Amino acid sequence: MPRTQRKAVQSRYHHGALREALLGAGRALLEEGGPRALSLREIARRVGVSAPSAYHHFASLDAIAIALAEQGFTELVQALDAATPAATGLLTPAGEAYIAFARANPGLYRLMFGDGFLAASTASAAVGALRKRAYERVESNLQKRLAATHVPTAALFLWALTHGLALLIIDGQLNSSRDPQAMIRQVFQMAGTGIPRPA
Amino acid sequence: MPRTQRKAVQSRYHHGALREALLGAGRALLEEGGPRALSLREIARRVGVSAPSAYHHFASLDAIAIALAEQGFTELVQALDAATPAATGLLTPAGEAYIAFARANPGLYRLMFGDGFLAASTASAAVGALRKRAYERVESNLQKRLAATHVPTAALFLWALTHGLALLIIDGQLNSSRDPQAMIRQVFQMAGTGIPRPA
DNA sequence: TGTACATCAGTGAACGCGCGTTCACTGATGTAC
DNA sequence: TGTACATCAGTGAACGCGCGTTCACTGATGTAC
Repeated sequence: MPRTQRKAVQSRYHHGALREALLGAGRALLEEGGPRALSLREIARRVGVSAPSAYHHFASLDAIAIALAEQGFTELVQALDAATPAATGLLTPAGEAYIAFARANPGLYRLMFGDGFLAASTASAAVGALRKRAYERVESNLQKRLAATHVPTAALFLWALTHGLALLIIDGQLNSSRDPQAMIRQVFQMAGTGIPRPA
Repeated sequence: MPRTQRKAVQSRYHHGALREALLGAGRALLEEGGPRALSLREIARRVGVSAPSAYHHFASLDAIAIALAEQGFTELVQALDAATPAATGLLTPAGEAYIAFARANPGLYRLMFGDGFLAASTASAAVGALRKRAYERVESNLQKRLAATHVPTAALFLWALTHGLALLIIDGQLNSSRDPQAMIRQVFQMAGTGIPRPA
């Protein structure tokens, strides 16, 4: 038992999974204070490690932001894939999954779209590729259902609607007296029918 | 002439319109580097004035951000009013005016919606009221055309679509090979018709 | 018309702070023999 | 199985920086008499 104990203490010097721990702390920071609050020193502090140790895993704070954005897009794509109903071809589930992701990770979602760290959304080819992949999920879904000429407009239309709705909700700008889940569903329904014509 | 000259030099000590000058520099900064680049010292530097002088006009940097957001919402509401065609009842012109504003002032637009300076979008009652006014422009326009039950959903639908589209464009995430103006118009048209049904 | 004075809008110097990053180091790990 | 050593992942101290803000001040303005 003293042996095990000593081993546990020793193993604290070499963290073992510092990279993951740093990213985890970064995400927590992101959710608590938004992209602006992301700080290398604070991340290290939270993990209980000296600041320079981060440089064994990331070249800079920007690199951390980029890694976080990558993580975010990867998870978003997964969530979209999981929600996409090959059978029905309905779009609403994917839209709701998208918004659920944004609501669960508002700070990360903002980072992914360039809030604060422009570098994270712009400079990284990996992030660009992942964002493209997310977008293609939407397009390929539409391709099954629509004439080819309509696809590009419909994809942009859907993406803008979903992105905007996600941000408005994250920002707390939804009329809070109403059930958000119901509002979201109604909005997506209206995407299918269009704004009702005046009789 | 020497008299005038002296006077001109003297008048440089008392700036005369420092508040406006500071806001102007703030906006320039916003457009160059985004909300993150907003800095009291840099603003003062650009105006050619010492940093503490700003405190005769604003209580803090946050107060400057708030004032800028207020300015932005005021201008946005004006742009919407100007574009709203009482006659036709068409929605597209207002949507296009909204997006034109965001494209012309991307940094300011981001600030208005909480990017970077949460205080500017959240803490100020004036900003909240202005944002509400902008939203009511949309709603009142719809009220003329729609059954009352549809208005709240349609308003949120339109706002989310427009907000999302504006941000995607600002972020440069539009497929750049296409004419943006045409894309915008098509997307707004689809808001009226809905996504085409599969034959 | 001229002068005294309160008021206001600027100034320079200084504060403490937290940041990202670099440096020379040391402790732990794993591999070759 | 034990030892030498290269490699890797951590450390503390220090760097320079720019920031927001406070302070005691001074120069300019406008008003009362």
